Amino acid sequence: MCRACGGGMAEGDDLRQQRVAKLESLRAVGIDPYPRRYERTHMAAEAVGQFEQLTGQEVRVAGRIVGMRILGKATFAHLADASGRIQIYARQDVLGEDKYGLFKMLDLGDFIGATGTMFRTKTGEVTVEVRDYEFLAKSLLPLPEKWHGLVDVEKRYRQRYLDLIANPSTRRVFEIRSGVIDAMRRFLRERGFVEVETPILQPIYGGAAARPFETYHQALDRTLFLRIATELYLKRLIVGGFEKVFEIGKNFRNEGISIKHNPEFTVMESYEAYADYNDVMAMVEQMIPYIAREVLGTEEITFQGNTINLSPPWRRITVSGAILEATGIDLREYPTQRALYEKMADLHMKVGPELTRAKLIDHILSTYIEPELIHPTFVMDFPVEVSPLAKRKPDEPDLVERFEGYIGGMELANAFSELNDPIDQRERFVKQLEDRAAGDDEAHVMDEDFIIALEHGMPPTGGLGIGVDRLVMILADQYSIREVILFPQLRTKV
RNA sequence: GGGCCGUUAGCUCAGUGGCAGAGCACCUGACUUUUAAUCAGGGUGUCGUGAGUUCGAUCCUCACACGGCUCACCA
Repeated sequence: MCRACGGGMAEGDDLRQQRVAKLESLRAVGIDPYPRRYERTHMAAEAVGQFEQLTGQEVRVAGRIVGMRILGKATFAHLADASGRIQIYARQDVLGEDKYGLFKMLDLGDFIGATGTMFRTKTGEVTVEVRDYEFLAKSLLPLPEKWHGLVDVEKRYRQRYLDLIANPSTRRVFEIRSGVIDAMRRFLRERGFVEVETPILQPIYGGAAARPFETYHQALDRTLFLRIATELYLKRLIVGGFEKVFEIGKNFRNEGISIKHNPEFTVMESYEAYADYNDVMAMVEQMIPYIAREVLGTEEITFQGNTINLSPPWRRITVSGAILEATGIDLREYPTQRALYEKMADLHMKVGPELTRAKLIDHILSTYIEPELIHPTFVMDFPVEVSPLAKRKPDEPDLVERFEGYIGGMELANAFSELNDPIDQRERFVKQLEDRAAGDDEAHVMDEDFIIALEHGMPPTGGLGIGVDRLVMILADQYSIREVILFPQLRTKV
């Protein structure tokens, strides 16, 4: 039942057989259906755009046949290349009976190269009148239908190439994605950040609260983990004297798949010495509008029906302020886990009594506040228990200098003044180990090597992580993360 | 992992406890300026898979697979 691999009773077998027969008849008359190269003079869009200068001149274009209208001894076809489409016109009296006969046998999906002169048809379309043409690649399987395109979501993801052929909007999304990463890199490099690469295979995973993927190295006979974050390696580089570093790459988390989560996802993390989280906030509210301007030409975007202005300054609220505003709960009046839990139970919030106070706060945030954060907002000052890598606020040691950046109800950025006190860091890890022992299998693990790095001294540092996939969702106005990942994770078909 | 919904031709979709349907695609024929070309003909199918109920199942029941949404968790 495997189709693309060409076995037995394949889908469209009859259609495929017809095309294989055409392929064989091409070979029978000495034509190579899969030649090496083709030299073109113009892309489709160029040729159409430069028609005035090119009228009557000969051009060479190449592409996939996406439409054919055979009118007896003359045929119109549309050729698609990466730039767009161009119409070509073939006539029997120009090509001769044999070559024209083969032209009529072309199938939708075949690639050809055509040489001919530019003219305008009587309905006004710029067209190449074919003097000669070459087969460039025969296609054996039919393309999706031309009116409705390809709709079946599963097929769109599993056979993304069909989606890209049939739905121009899909290609646009991934052009935006490429532009976003390009602009982000340019922004950081212009500010003196150095791009680095750190290990994906790690003996100890860290930098986030998440379950890792586990793998095994034969020669070393040891378990390795796919990274869940780049954080701890990048901070080692700050210890080593790099003052501004960043990395763009995949993280891997062994968690459920949802509209906002893919097990592998792209993150940009940056670290800047001598900066704190206020400096990082200022950078984020410059960077995101910069990217939007570079890629979309505007700082005002539409996301799921909302018009969102990305220009600075962004709204800044504290965790406690946001909770007071959204739920009326003043955290200062409920300083203990028990008090807060009882208040939340009174308000009919669905939480269990076993959650820590920090997790209760987290629940209020994610349930009542985050979905409302449509316009760019920094939520600041988180409980220390959920932020084991962030520096405490000097006046409120139960809180840390940390912020999350939200747009469109989604967390896009997470940043803090990095904890550089190795003794405090060790205590935080120990606390995480206690949480782990108590059943929290996403708690951080101890990283002695990282603490040794900190003990050699790390300057004050502002760190940042940005979910690149989600940023692309916002800028390309896509509802699901699968729409911005070319090959999203799906269950394997047997 | 739980709940709900879905899976019918290459694609997009209708439909029924009693011979399986449409549009496009495809095949045959006509056609030398078409544009979703047109005209005349042709249905190309394991109705997701496997059991069960039934005289008879694509339809009803159960299990499974895959997908979507949603809940939980995270970025």
